[in-house]
Amino acid sequence: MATLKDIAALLDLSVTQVSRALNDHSDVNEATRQRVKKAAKSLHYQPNVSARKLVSGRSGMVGLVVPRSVQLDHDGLFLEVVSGLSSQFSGRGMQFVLHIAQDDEPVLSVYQRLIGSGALDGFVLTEPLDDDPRISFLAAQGVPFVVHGRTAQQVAYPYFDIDNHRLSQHSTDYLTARGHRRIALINGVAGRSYATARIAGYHAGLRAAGVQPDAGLLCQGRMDESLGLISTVRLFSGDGPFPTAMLCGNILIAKGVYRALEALGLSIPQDVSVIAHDDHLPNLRGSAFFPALTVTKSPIRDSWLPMADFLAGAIAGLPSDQLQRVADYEFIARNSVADAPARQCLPRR
Amino acid sequence: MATLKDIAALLDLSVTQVSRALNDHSDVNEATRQRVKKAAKSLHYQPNVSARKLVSGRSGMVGLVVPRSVQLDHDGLFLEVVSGLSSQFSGRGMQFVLHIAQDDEPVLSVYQRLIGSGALDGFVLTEPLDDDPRISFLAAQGVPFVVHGRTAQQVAYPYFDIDNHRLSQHSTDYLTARGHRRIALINGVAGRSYATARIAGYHAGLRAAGVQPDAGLLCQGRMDESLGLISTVRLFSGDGPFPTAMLCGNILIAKGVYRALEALGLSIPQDVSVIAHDDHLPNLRGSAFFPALTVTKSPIRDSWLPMADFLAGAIAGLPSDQLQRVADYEFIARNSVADAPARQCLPRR
DNA sequence: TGGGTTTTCCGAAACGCTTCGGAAAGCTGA
DNA sequence: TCAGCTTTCCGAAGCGTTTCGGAAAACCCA
Repeated sequence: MATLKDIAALLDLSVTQVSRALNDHSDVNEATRQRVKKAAKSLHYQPNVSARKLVSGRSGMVGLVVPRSVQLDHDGLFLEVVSGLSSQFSGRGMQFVLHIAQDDEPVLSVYQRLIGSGALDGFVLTEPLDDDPRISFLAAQGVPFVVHGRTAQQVAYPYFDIDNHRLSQHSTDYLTARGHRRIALINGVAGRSYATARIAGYHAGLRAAGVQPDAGLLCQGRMDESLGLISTVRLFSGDGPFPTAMLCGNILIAKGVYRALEALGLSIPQDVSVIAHDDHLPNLRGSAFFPALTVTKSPIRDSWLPMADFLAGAIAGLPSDQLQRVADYEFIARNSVADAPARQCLPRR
Repeated sequence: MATLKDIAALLDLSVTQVSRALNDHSDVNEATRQRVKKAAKSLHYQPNVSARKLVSGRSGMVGLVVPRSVQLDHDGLFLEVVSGLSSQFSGRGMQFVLHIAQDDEPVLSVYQRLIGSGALDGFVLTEPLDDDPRISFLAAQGVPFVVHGRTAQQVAYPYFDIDNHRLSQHSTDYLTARGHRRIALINGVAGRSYATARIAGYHAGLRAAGVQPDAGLLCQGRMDESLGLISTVRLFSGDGPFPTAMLCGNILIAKGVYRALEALGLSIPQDVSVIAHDDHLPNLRGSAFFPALTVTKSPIRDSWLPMADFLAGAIAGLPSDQLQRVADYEFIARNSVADAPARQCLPRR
């Protein structure tokens, strides 16, 4: 591989000038800069990241650490995350790298190791917990990172999030305004900050309508089709009273709910109204449901650009408060919601 | 982060000796070595990979490059690959890293870039094509790599593979010995070397039994459940003659085949015999089928250890011919195969 | 006693890059 | 003409590591 020295020798310049020319410093003649860049191209010059890292402290690599144990990818979400981030970072001349952590090593010490060896400049964190030890740890270490989501923790850090509280309350309000009182929430995994925020919004919405939240109407778990399926069956077993509306954490859950309701002989929206949150993943569209699904939509794909910006900013030393955004969502009313039925609908047995 | 210099200063030694002590060189006193190692531990010393890379030419990082476009993971296979490799490499003190390549950049230039910048020491290649340009390219560049599978290309390179030809012929023989003459093969994506090898084995098996291969009995595509489903339906449409046995590229395909045959009112094994190849993925077991599935089994999980060994060996400069293995498989006869039916079985319409 | 060997250590150079602190050359205006 | 400025360049140091080529000290056997 060609080095700066090779270019310098070829052009009879100093290594210094070549470096400065390539990095667009001010004190190099425009003609010289052109000559250097041309020579660099013709020699297929690529800066050696290790050498650069050694002196500048930056390797240009950032990473995502996921424990081996987590069940990735049933809905293509994980792939969306990885490829979206990868794309954004490579557009900034950075390398995005995925690290699978072994289950026998505590995840914090993985971060420790990755930082200590100087391999990575920063991290992307996804699916934060309510009080996430990774956030405390990395913040305490002064390591740059960006979170997809946010927590109530005291430390300031860069994040990108959607307003889970508000959108959850919005959907709840929409239902209570149509007379619904028994509204189920099929939520994500308990303890994730987004799940907690959605519960809070849902409760706020209920109370605003004078409804006392019922813990029996709250279902939690991995947000996949089977959660929707199983939760629905459970909610409609026993003697009732049964829910008249269901709030789903994502489209996949809604899919399970639709299937279960059909199997139970209940119709949407006459018997039961359904709303979901829509991350707008490619092959999961609420509009393709029958009846078409009412959603709060906010494309997860829109996260990766700001996420990459924020992490790059954090690495560059920008203060965290300039690296935070709560994105908007869109409420899309379709056909899966109707007024609450006048009388209790019973599932077929 | 502590450096060698810090340890040297603390112990009143030279940086040289500290380095040699830590790397277990011969010419350092045992007592000194212990002192150094203890000091290193107490200072949380971690060698700086960039500095090491700069002088040694090794970064200790290897990677897998996958184009963003490929449809990963419906059966957990991709995750198995990544986590298996990750585990093996980290056990060797190496970093395994996943790089998602953007679709707008030719994959070879991604390798080029990754090598040129000196970030990665070597690569893992999966799913090779019959004549894979990546193999030619990397071999020509002298970059270390290991292939999961192998091709008929002239260049020598490290690989780990199973004997796809032989196992495919084995299954075919097993069926012809039971009187089957019309045997369908539901194979992987055309052009992949494993798929080609299996076709060859299947043809060899047929010819050994005096059967002329029929292109109409060969189905190709992504090895998922829907391929099995769709292929079966297609094979049993029209006027026949219909196959009496089906060879499936993996368990997922077999699942689709089972579903389709049931829907068509055909019973296994009375009407149609089924054999599959079994990669032994955790939640896809042939024994859980009804009737239990006859398979050629070779756990894909057994690949990662030799793969990592071979790549490490290639980086260390071992000759390729010592870094090649073709693993064994096991033929497990269960209940999904019977003698060919005396007369044609018709699908229900 | 002395030459040779072994053991244990160290200084210096090198990897490729960035950056600090000049410095040469040309220009300005008084 | 000269002080002062701008433009354009360069040498050298340094990032943290490994390794080459000694070298001091201790030990060996004749």
